[in-house]
Amino acid sequence: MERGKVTSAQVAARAGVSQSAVSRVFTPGASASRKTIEKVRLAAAELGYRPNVLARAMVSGKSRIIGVVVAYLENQFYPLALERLSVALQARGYHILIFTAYNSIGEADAVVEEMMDYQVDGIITASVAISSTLANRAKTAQIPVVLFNRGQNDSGLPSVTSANVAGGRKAAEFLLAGGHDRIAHIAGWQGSSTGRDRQAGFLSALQEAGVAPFALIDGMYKRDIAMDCARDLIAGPTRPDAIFVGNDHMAFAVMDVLREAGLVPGRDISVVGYDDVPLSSWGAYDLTTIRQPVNRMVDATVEMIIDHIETPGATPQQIEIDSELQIRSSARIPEGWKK
Amino acid sequence: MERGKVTSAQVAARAGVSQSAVSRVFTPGASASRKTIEKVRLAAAELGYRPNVLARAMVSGKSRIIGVVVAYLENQFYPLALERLSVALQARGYHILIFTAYNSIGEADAVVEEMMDYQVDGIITASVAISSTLANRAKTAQIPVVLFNRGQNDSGLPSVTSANVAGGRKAAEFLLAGGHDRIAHIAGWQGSSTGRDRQAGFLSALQEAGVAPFALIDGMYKRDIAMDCARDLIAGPTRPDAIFVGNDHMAFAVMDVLREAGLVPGRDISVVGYDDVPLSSWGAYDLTTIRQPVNRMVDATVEMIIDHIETPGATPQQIEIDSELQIRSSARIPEGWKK
DNA sequence: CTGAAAGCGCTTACAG
DNA sequence: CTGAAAGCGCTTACAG
Repeated sequence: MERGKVTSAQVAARAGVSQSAVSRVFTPGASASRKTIEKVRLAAAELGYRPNVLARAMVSGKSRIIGVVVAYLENQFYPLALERLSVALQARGYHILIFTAYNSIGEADAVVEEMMDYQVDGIITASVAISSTLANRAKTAQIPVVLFNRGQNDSGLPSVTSANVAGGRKAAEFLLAGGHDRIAHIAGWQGSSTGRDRQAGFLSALQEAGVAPFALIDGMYKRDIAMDCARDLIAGPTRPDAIFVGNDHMAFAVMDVLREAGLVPGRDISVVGYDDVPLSSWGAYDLTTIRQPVNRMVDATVEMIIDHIETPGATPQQIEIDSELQIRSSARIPEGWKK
Repeated sequence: MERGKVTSAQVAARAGVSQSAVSRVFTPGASASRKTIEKVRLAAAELGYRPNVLARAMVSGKSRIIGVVVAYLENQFYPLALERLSVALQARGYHILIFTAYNSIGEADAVVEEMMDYQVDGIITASVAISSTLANRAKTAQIPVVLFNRGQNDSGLPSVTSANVAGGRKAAEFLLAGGHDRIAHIAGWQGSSTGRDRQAGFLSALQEAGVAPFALIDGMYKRDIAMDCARDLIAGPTRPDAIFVGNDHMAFAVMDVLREAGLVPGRDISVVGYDDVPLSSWGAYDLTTIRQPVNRMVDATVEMIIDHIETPGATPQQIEIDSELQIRSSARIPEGWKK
């Protein structure tokens, strides 16, 4: 029946109408008579015709493709976010062109440029920063950029994050309330806004309580680095009685190290993470953590990017989604606090 | 400097050459004089010109986009595969358009059709099956399809899987060698080739040993179903002394249930999984499992799809990558077997 | 090597 | 409502 690509012209010929008529039948909102619609639909079905999205994109200037830059897929938070992003965007008729990039801004920039080559309608960067130069290029090219789970204050770029400073504070307050006084922090990567903000919140709460941090180390969001940090922490003559870890992914590593050393998290040393990925609630870890509501963050991101696509003038916002403490058993529960 | 999109015509005007000359400078392999190249590169740089990939795709018929269908991103195996897939494809100048689909074939079909609308050069379906009708449409449209981690014998579609039957056998042989004789199987989804093959291998090894399976249940690759299965298994008057679980994702659930019931995996009940995702090696689980080498599977997939894209006539192959036993502590280690 | 021209498959004013 | 025509931004024979 169909050999190779079927075009609107072929459908037009078969239906006995003009090519423009075929186009109109497949263009939502365009006008066509009942009779034309019928003839065209029939011919299209017989031929197996479907409009070429790329051709449509060329003339309309809308590709309905959103570029998404990802990294850190080993941290369960991101695949989850990606999945929901994809589902939410698909539901609105957009699709995701994925690019992977790692830490360096240079790489992220290159990747974003490539995305622009594909005429994406918008760009979402998950946990990745781009240079202000490139942010400007995107702006002049009229391609909205939204940062997911990363802020970039200077850039004025729209972003969606959780309330990281407040979250860091909550972790500290919880640990303080639990009577800990040797609280270490294995921080999230200090080159990222999330890592810095969580640490800042944590430190300020400690300071207000007049407690000095037991130790402060950058765990870089990496499992093996976090393990090294944890080993160092428990090797010394005095140990911390609690560790606030910059994200769950590293907190699991810390708990593994503690247990290997015969220490029981929640009894011997309290561990608090950040993210509340599904694994945190699984029996093996049962991690107390600060929840980043991935659903709400994704929804806000989708809404924001579509908003910017549809109304080009829209003012960029930096949205912060509330983060809340999720109490489990990896850290001592203060009197009167409920699980 | 640049306002909106810069086109090759603008670059041509500035460089004082024809539009075709500009195109040639940006087309690898096309001929242009040294002088032309210089003038064009300069003008392009000044204007911030980059070729419109979509326009190129229209005329060349090559979009350099590969459509990837994913599901089950909660199973760590897939984000990992996706990441490597993306990196490998990016390195070869391709990019990934992601579509999410869940179990129903109808949905997968719809998604694959949408991909074809985007004129993708090829399609990779990860852990998802499509109808033979659609497979045929893809074939007539000359769009190669490769199944990743799923076979579909009847379809004759190219596929890359691990040696699931052999893997299932290995799990059984290991458990048998360990002296277990009440071996249960919480199987992978029986609607999938992986689930069926692993079970088939497992059963055949048991049968050869003259051992009847203690129980056989479809865990559907779902965490909560696996938990229910595990609870049922340990609730009865006699318990299994080993459980082979259809994938690691479910095996973690099983281990969580066992521990909650005060049972120690590897001592009271042996647990063997399938996949060897990173989490399996983490201290909290230390799961004995059958390794699916994701790197090699991805490499084979990439090679295969590119092969089919570049040489349209290529004969479809079903590649099976060896799977091997990874011994850890979640299951009793038979005398003389090494970790 | 280089330019003029056709064409990829569509959408969208423009007349009728 | 409908068709003829222009045009989206490129690549690629075709002459020169």
